[in-house]
Amino acid sequence: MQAKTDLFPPDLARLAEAAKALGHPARLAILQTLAERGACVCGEVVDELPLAQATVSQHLKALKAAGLVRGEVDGPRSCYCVDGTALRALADGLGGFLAPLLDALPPDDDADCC
Amino acid sequence: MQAKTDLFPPDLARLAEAAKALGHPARLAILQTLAERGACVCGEVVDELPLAQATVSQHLKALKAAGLVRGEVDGPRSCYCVDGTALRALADGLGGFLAPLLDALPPDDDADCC
DNA sequence: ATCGGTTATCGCAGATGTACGATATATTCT
DNA sequence: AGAATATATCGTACATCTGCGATAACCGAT
Repeated sequence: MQAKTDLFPPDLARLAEAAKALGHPARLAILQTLAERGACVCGEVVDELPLAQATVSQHLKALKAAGLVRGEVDGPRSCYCVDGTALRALADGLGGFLAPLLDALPPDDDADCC
Repeated sequence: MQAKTDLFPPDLARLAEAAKALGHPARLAILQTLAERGACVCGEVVDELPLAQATVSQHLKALKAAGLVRGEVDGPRSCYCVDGTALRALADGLGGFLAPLLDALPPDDDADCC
């Protein structure tokens, strides 16, 4: 199927894209690891995860494609780090999406809907 | 492939699951529609989206499986509404995940990482 | 130039997601 | 009962994701 993502408002499409990047525990773990280590570590990420090197590389590629992570070639090894700006933008985007929804909801009850 | 989601901390797995539910523009649009209409509308969601009825029903099912939406059968039509508690929990979960990452980052610069 | 270590990419396989038409189901109305 | 409407599910087709081994590409050191 062709991705019908262009039939939706571009902001929704973008947000969905970013959410999809968070949609796998390995990628969440990668982000945590990169952030914990202060800056960018390379293949140590592989050691942190219960996945093969090839698989981790793919997840890193996905995060890079989503813009959440930047990678630089540093000699024989590669160097990844969280893109703070992008991560902040993502947090803002999610907040900007979710907050109005929560506001629009009945303030107190969560019991019945109909 | 078996989903290796059980090789990761359960909180990461749960958050990834929720993020995946937001990982499609149609589902974001559905959430918006349901929230806008105050409470629960049924097949009006189908009219709002550029998708076939069967496809919308599937997305609704996915949102229901993720716990973000509740559905009740109301006579000949079905009635969906956003689960405010679950949505708040999701917002908190995302915030709780992203905030520490942002804190751990170098506060100002977003230039280089290595 | 070659070796050794690190990372990216390829190719494959199985699973899951996306979308739709067709069909089943359920409920109201006549 | 039967028709009409609304929704869910089934079956299908294709796309994408996930994971891994194997291999290529790259770079520093010997």
